Amino acid sequence: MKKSAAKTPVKHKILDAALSVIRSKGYAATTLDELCASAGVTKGAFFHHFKSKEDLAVSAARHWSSVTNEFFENAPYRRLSDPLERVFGYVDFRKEILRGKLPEFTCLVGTMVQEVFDTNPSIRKACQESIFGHAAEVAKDIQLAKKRYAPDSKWTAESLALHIQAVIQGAFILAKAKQDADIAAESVTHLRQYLEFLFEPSNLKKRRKLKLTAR
Amino acid sequence: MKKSAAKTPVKHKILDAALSVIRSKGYAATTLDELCASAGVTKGAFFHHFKSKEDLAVSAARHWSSVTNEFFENAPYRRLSDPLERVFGYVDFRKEILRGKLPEFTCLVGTMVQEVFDTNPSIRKACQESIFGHAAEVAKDIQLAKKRYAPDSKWTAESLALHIQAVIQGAFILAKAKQDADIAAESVTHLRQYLEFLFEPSNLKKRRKLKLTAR
DNA sequence: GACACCATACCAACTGGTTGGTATGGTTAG
DNA sequence: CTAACCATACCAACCAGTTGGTATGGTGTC
Repeated sequence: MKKSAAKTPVKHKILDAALSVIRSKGYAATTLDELCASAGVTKGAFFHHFKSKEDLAVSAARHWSSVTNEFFENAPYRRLSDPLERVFGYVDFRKEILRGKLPEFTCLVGTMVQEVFDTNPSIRKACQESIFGHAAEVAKDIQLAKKRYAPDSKWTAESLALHIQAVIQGAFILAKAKQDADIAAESVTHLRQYLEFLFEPSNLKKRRKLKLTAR
Repeated sequence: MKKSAAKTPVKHKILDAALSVIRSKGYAATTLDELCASAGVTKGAFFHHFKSKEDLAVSAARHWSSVTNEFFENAPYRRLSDPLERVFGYVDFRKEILRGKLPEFTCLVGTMVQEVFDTNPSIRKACQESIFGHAAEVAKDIQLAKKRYAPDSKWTAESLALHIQAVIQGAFILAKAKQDADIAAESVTHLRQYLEFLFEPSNLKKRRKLKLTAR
């Protein structure tokens, strides 16, 4: 019948399985046998698409980037017209998605980079590009918001965007340690408070509740 | 001449080696052979003192707690008499110690918990106790500072102390990804700014430069 | 004080299972 | 036919943990 519809390509299945397995067990503890089993694929298929475990990790990090990019691009807050509202929308959205089991909402590259930063340069670099690439996207809105609402502030949009990522990554660690997503949400709440201070130091009550103004 | 001086006990050497090796390679990727070599100890000696690799990890987490507790208890900022100054002193101190190579200043338990949170309950718990125990110490000063300077604020000392830990842990991740300690320092600077807002929203310029008032 | 006795500390070689990776052969689409 | 794709069987290196044994020092007994 149809040519390329219906069945997920094997490579894609392996990458999706990698996101899930590595996020729960870590990179080093993930065995290729288990990964292949989880993807419903044989080892021969795996090594047809990836030349090594390291190659898989690099590909998984890039796959993670494209999955998350698409996820955030299509998130509802993206429709807001005001850049500052998009910034707050982003933070609120990050808080909202802290639901379900931990490996489902924590960050692949944040997990992996802790294991490999000192031992595997190529994976480390892929993780760096993923984290900093995402931060750069957030920084765009922050930059616009800053220009409009806090043009004289000393902090840079890049630095604030990275701080936001740091809080989120750190919140994941607390959540993993306590096995509790709520502790992560609390940290994001503090982060939001900080943003409110930065953008509206004198009049922060007003901006507390932002609404989605669709379109 | 003296009886028990001079030589470090083997168990202690293994634990110290564990702090260093695990922080650079992660828990799963650390082999006992390598660990023993790094400690200058044989495998037999290792298994005399620890019943398994897991047992080592739990002991290492506790060892980490006592090492860091002592480290922060003796830090200069602890001598400040005002609790709020100790809080800022703590944050500034955390920024100051971001020096040297990454495995030398990053957190053992923050690294380990990412690998084991979903697969090894006993190590996870030991990491939790280490992180949350440290946060509880910081929370004491925050609580005192809050009572004195911001008694009507809605946030709790515990929640703020945990947020501080989240920022620091997240900053480590960014630093590892970029292989650059400065990026972590920038995040801690944002954190400090947040604390200034929380404790002195209207008059933040004044408190910018705190000095050590010895004794 | 000398000897038997024993516990703790440590060592080097070994083992059985696991792991990342390979060799080879079959199947399907163009 | 050819080349991409995938399955099965297999391997050498590696790893956590074991084994059997030695070194050292403390304690009780006579």
